[in-house]
Amino acid sequence: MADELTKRAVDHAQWYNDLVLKADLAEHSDVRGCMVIKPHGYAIWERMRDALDTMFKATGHVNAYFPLFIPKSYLAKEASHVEGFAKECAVVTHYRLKSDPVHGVVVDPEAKLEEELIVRPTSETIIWNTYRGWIKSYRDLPLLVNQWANVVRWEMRTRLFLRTSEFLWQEGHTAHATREEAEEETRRMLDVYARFAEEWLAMPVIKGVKTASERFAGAVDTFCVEAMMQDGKALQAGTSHFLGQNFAKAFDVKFTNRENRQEHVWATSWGVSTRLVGAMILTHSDDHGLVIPPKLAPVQVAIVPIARNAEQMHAIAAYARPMIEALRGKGITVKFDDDDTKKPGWKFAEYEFKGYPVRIAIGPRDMENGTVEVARRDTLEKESLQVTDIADKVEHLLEAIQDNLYQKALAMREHLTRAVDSYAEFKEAIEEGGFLLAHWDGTAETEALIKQETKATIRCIPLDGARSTGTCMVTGAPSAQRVYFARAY
RNA sequence: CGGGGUGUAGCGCAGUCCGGUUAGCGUACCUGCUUUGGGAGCAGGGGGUCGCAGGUUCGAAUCCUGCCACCCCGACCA
Repeated sequence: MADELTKRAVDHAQWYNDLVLKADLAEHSDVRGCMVIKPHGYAIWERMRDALDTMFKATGHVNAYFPLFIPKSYLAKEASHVEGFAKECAVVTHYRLKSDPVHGVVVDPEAKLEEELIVRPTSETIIWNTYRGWIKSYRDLPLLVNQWANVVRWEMRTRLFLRTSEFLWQEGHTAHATREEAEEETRRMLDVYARFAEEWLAMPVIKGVKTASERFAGAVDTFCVEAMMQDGKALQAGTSHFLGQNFAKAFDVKFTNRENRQEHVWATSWGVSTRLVGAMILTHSDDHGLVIPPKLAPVQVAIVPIARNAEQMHAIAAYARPMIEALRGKGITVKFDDDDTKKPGWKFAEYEFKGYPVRIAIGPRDMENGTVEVARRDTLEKESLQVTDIADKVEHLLEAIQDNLYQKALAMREHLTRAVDSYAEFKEAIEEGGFLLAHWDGTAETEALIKQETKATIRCIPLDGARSTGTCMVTGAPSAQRVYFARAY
């Protein structure tokens, strides 16, 4: 049984890896644990980035940029923070090379840095060190800043998009005058992430709070959005941290309040990364390849002409032109693929693999009948439609696909979510994957025992939904509510 | 760092046990002709430090020694 599971897990990893490569999203770099994001994959990330950026600005945030390098002493200032990241930091120790008769080029030992620099694994420390100079009065608050950046975490085992040594993300870092205001901000940004996941990624998420053992290093509370992938494993899709006054105290960031008293400021931080591209892949893909929700598709409609010669290609281009203009007039992105070095059948397969939401084929037969053939990626259905009002129909079709993908993902998650009451039942059910709702006594010991015995972790303590009390499935101690367990990426 | 495995054309592999013509297959790439409504067919062509360094031998992808890299399992992964 265990062997089978391992094998299946490996096969699924292989399937995912092949999909990312074949859909032309990314590839492994020669640099250890790093990823090259290819144009198609990057275009999807850009769509995510633009949508998120708009949502951040609508909630009053502005963008800024902070250094890549963090002096080691900064990282050390918040005790639990450095402890959490110490094991996965890339460290810069020298600033110069020199030529060497034997080895070609070597690090110049004369050029050793007095203090090592850490390549940021996250930017709390360098940002709070900077905030000390920015915040003096209650009038400087709240400070609502976001940064789009790359970070480096030296992971032992990497997977394209899901866990790589370097990744792209955004990190919001806010400062507030009161605890209440900071807590409110933490929850506000969690809601932004949940809304983004559902409206753009077409991926339902569970909003919740992490247990102490899964909490961000340096946070008072870590909130998260958790999603369920098709293979039954959970994926943390975004986090929003209430940092209390931990970083303000570590970096001595104080402000003078209205009563002329000095106080430490209250902080939050929140982030999502290119991991969301992985979430999209694992949520919607099928046996025919990638499926991209229309709102995230770099190109929403691919048009494939079927022509025997250049003359026919020109005729089809002329036939398609009014339709293309009408589609673009509605803000729909269109690619007319007149590449004559690829055959129509090859293009059909290619666009399907790459996840284009809608494909339109036009051949001589269509020109005679005044039609086009419209195919949707989510259901693979094809139909012949009159060319005259095609733009309206495609517009509605894209909305229908976006909605259908969400409904399918929601149904999949519901199917993979169930409540269990006994630990024996839990151990059996966890082998099938999915979310298990179970009672837990709230102790780290029980949590660790379950993790060790089943590889399942508490994904979150949910914020929404009905609560009912019960008793812990392991120890029988009282429990205030069920929590979400799963094996996770 | 421990256990297992793999390095041969851009990619995927055979050949290695048992040394022996000019190192091969699939795919991709290039050329020509025929094709084009779901990944075309035929013919021809280009592309190799066989991971690296030593050694044994008349002769090494193949045997021996050392090294390097990568993959899988474990440890690690807010």
